[in-house]
Amino acid sequence: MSIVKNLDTLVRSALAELDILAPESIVFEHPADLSHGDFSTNVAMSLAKQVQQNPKDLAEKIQFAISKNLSQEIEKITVAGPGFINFYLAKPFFQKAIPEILEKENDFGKTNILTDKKILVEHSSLNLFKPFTVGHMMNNAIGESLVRLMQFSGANVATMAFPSDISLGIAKAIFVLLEKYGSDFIADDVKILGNAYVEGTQRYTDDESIHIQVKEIADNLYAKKESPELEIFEKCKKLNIAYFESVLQKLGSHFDTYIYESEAGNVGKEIIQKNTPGIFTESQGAIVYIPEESKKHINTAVFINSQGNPTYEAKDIGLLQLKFERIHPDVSIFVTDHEQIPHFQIVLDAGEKIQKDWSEKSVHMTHGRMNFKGQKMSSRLGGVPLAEDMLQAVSEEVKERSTHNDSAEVYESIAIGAIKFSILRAKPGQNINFDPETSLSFEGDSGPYLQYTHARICSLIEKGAGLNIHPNYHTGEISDLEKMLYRFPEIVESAITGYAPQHVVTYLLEVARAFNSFYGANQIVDVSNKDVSQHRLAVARATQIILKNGLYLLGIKAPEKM
RNA sequence: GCACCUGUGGUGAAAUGGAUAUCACAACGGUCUUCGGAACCGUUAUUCUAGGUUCGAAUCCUGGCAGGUGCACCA
Repeated sequence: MSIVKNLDTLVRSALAELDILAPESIVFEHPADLSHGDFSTNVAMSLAKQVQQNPKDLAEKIQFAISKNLSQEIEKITVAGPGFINFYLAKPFFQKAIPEILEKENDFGKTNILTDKKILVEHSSLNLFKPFTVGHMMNNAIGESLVRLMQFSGANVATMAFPSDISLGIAKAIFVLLEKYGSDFIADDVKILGNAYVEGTQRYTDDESIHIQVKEIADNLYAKKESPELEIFEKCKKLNIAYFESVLQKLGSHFDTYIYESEAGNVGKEIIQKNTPGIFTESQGAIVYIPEESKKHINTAVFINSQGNPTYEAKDIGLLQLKFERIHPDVSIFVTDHEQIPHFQIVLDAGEKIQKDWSEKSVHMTHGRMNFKGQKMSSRLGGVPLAEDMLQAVSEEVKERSTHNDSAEVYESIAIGAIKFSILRAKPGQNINFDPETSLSFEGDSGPYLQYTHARICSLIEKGAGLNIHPNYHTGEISDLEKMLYRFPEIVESAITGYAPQHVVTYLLEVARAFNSFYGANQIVDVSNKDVSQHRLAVARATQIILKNGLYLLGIKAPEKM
């Protein structure tokens, strides 16, 4: 039986003994400070009014009633503050905890709260022809962490990206490429595509005479009609996907499937036409969705424009159809920047009328923007920096900082760790102020701090092994560090149910700090005291496992040396 | 104008309605003959504002102030 259930039973029987009707659920939580015990409950305070007693007196009565049938896992119970009942766990409880961590190793922290559920996570959706920027990195960091959290939930997880491969903007770029290179264009450099996009946008604004040609290109691309532009388009798409995948591999992501906007657009267009009139309405040559009057916060939007092409809204309707038809998710999570909240309110409101469960099964996660503050890196990176440029700049900082020579790969994993950490430490949806000289530090609250602690433990274990001292848990005083370690699975669970990677970040920092204090206060590997060394190495090893698993959930590598 | 989101030390952030609001950076002061100093220990300093709900509010409700974002053929 889990410890919380155990406590719950104890409190319920105490309440029964006092003739008090127990509430449906009794809340147990960890006090902020370990000196207040390992668990506490507010049950006395919440019942005080109902039974017309002073909360503190009531707490004491409950405490007295519980004390009669304590299990050996509980050392003592106290009443504190305005009426909290605090539980202090005993050695037998903790003595089970560390060996369990050591045994489960990479599986420690996995739960079964979502077993048998199918969960789809869509993230990192980029626009072909536009480069992979730091904005995409934010999206990716959050998305990838959600993927991994969901994998720890026991769910069957599918990953998907929705690349934007078709739009008027892309037609403009193709126009430029076609004009410059003709149909024997060889796509071998993504920068050429990015430049063509920028140039095309400019040309289109400056020169109205090309509008007709661009529209024709767009029509042919939408219709997938054999043509020189389609040929170029396919080449570019292939190149971009390869580039996209190489960047994502570096960041630790993989996608099971892609659904392209061109595909979703056609599907969406059909659905909308089928429901017009009805859910959708014709207006000024376009097809629009007008929400009910009571839904003031939802705007009217065009789904099919007057040229007959599906807009972003229609594409997302098509995407919903394809997602649910192909993958059958119980929960469909998608990650975008927060500016798109109103857009998805419209899409889901309309979508709900097409198929009811689309809306109720969808979860929209958002991220903010990355603002740059520091002088040094801002000037080096310019406006909206490319992910690769930022990665390179941060890797250089890491290298400068390093006291010994590591491989470029290690530098990069530290740089990625630092960047991902600063994204995931905050609640998703907020803008992030990114000052490479402070927020992206390598000290204190940082990815490298966690990685460093992990590497330090690895080298301790190695040192022990050299002296033939191996982790082996003995009984001993229970350190504050140990009192934190067993909580990892609860943290993972709260991160899963709350879609909250930041809970993992906060917890890992606490663990790393607790370990480093432990390290500072104790000689861990000590040849003159083998038993104690074995015991401390066991605790260290358990800490290392938790750091590693936790960093995995954040999509951050845990190097053994750095 | 309408709608949505956000206001936490000097700075950047955390906190299922709970105890003395947590952490880091910066500043100041220490540890150190390093089991890896990207470390450890300490000091200073915080919930925009006015009400309300509650045993109990950074959190929930109402008003105000400040900032951000979105509002029909871009994605």
